[in-house]
Amino acid sequence: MEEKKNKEELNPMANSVAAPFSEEIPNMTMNNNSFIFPFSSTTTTTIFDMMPPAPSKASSSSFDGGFMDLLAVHDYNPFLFDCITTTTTTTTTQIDHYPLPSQVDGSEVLNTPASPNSTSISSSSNEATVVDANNINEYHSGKAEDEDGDGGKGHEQDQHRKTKKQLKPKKKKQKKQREPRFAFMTKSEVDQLDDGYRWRKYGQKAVKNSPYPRSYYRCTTAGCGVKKRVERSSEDPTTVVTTYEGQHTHPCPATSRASLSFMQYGNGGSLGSHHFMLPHHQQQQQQFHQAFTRDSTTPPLNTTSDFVNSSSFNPFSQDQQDHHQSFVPSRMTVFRDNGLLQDIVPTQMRNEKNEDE
DNA sequence: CGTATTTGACCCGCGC
DNA sequence: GCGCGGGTCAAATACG
Repeated sequence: MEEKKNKEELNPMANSVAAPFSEEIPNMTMNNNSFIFPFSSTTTTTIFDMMPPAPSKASSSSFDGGFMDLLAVHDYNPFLFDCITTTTTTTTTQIDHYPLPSQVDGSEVLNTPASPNSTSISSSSNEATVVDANNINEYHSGKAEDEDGDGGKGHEQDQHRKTKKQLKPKKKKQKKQREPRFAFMTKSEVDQLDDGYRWRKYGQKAVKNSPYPRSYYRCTTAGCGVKKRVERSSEDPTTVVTTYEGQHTHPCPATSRASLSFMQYGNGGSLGSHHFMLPHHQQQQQQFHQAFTRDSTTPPLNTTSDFVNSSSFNPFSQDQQDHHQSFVPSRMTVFRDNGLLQDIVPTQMRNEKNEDE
């Protein structure tokens, strides 16, 4: 019980900040098949293997069910790119109809230990796996994942449940069509990154080969089926892997002003893939976008704007702290009341920009 | 008292 | 078919 609070509300300030991601990453460089995003002098995000890697079953087993199972790039939802932020590192990737993590075999990507504070991701058209550069502990977990003793509520509940389930068997789901998934890694001491939406936790499972549990959240907005999973890297406890699934069917509850400002700044309404546009970086941004979407003509998903609406960018997001920790934008922009985009680019870029002016 | 979280059981897909 | 493991359910519990 007491752990309860400790668990995820450690340090509200520990969080990072999302750097505007989509195609507007300034100074992004492309190097073979990886991208490097110099968010700041201390932050480098690298994304590897934009092309589907050759399937490699053997290697995937090493990470069998490891924390970053998924990542397959498809029609990614740019919204996440927009939000990823961290003080040190963030990696993003989109996942699509993924296989169960332990069964990923279509592709996988190994993280290349480029530098201590860089992370890599890889993906493939169908499936992908993101793996941390670090080794993975042999963490043995038995079948009953949730063995963190509680033992409190035992049998009575059982009976209830059994009865209930017997009476009301679940509908036979036909192959569950998975929503597109999108994951990213964040260096953060808190598990729950505040992305502006409100989430309700509906489950937690122990993760194979990891001492850290995986938490399951669902968007609390009625009718919105977006889910997200949050887990901490077993090797690098400072890294949190967040996986989003689905698209929000509603605007972000946390913001409205911020989103408006984006809209004004951007292309006037459909944020689509044009938020945070920095004219002199357009080209690079475009490259980036293309790399991730594999089809730059794909219309942006609703979520994009939703996410932009969200508070990952929202400097006003403190009002959300009653539920989850907020990002603490340290080197990223801030939207002012007047709706102007103040500073979306990394400090580095800002300086550069200032010099221009 | 309403809402969010916890947590063991259940469901289901997959590999063997 | 069985076991494993990921994902989900939902009653109990905690919290504001």
